[in-house]
Amino acid sequence: MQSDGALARELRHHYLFAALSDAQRERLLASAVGRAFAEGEQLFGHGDAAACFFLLRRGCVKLYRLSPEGDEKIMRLIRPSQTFAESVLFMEAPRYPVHGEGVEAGELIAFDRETFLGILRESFATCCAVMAQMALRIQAHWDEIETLALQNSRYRVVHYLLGLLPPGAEGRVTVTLPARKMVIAAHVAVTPETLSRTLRSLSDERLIEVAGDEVTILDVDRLRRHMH
Amino acid sequence: MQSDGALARELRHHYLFAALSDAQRERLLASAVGRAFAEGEQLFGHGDAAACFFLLRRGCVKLYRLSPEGDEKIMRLIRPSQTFAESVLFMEAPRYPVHGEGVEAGELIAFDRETFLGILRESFATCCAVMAQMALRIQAHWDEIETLALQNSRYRVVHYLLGLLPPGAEGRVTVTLPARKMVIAAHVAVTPETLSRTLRSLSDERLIEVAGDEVTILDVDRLRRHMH
DNA sequence: CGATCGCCTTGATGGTCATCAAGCTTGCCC
DNA sequence: GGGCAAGCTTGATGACCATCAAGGCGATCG
Repeated sequence: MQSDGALARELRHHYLFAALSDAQRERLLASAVGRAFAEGEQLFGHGDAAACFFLLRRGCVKLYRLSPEGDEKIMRLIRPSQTFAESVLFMEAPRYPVHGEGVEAGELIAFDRETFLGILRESFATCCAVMAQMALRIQAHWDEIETLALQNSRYRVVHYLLGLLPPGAEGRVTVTLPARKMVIAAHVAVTPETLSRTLRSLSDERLIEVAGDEVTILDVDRLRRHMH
Repeated sequence: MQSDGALARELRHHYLFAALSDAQRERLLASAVGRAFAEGEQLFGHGDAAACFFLLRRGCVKLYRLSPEGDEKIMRLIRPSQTFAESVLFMEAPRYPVHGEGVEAGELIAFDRETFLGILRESFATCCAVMAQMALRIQAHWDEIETLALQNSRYRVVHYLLGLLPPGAEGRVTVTLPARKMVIAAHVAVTPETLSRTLRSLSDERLIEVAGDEVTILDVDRLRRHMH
């Protein structure tokens, strides 16, 4: 990848790469590939051999799985400056465990797995960053498994809305849905119809107001309590 | 913890500790605590401050969460020689993300978090083992999330049964359920009634035979294909 | 041996949410 | 502007599974 000053600076402030020396960052960038992608463009398929992990710079990517019937469940929606597919770093036979596809055109960096593993060997601090990252991911998974197993669709939608809030938000707050409603629905594991109905019933109860992809939470605390 | 030759040998063959030097293993064991527990005994609660991670030597432990209504979802069933709660190693403010409770009386080792982190710093190979372990766990989570989101209860039960098989099993195989059926039900996120009915209907279709906690899969391939 | 207690099974009922099928709104292009 | 397509909404219906309730079965204990 061409040396790009802006990118190098970006990496220096990314928690995953912050602990690297300039030489290591150089080495990593030399083995990395930049790539633009379009909306709807497939980045990799579930089961494809994996030689890279990624950093999203612009746009939006969905990681998802398909049921045999073709139903889609979005596992993660990636936003700029997030990394994804790190776990292929540590697989014996690295294969992507999900499909990856652009939801909104953008640009990403593909880092070479082997190169990064070599760097990890030299940087315990970066090892720690990776492990901390994976630990966070595991936490998030448990939350999601709990939500899917124990809660109904209304709860999942409310939970999702609350998850969009900036930390510490209170009172009346407006959030923007990060993607089309169909995409959100596939993320919270309901049909678009059910999502629509749930938002309507929350509106009817004067808990939220919906205008396109802008959702206003009228009272954060009240919504938190209203989960059941 | 008292030096215990058998335990030291056990650790040497455990993938997570295999790469340690004798001195490191000594150090780790010196900071570890053995603990026996009874069926139904609480080991730690969701949200408790966490200073240890664990290796199960005998018995069975469930990691679970509770909904506000008291419904239980078992996230993992731990069996001897498995480690658990490793992810607390890397949290800033370490707290157990689930409840832990004995399902079958047994014995475990609690390793000191700080000591192990110190050892990780010295052993890149062990870092790799930990990261590989976490990557596997993440994989398993994806599978579970997919199953919960996209599949019905029948599929989940079949999937669970197939997961009990030794790798490469074919034709007619008998497996033993690793816990009471109520526990299995909480694991696959159905009620005991539904589990019972599902097993019955699988029996009626001559896909399996059930006798107490022994389940005979009459034809592994046929069961795989019959998921829908 | 009969009584009791858990666990599991079986049956009847209802709620939740997916599905199917129209309409509606919005943006886009000729 | 008219026409179309895509996404969203709304309504009617039904499948799936939880719930409630009762009965069976095995283990333990006096």
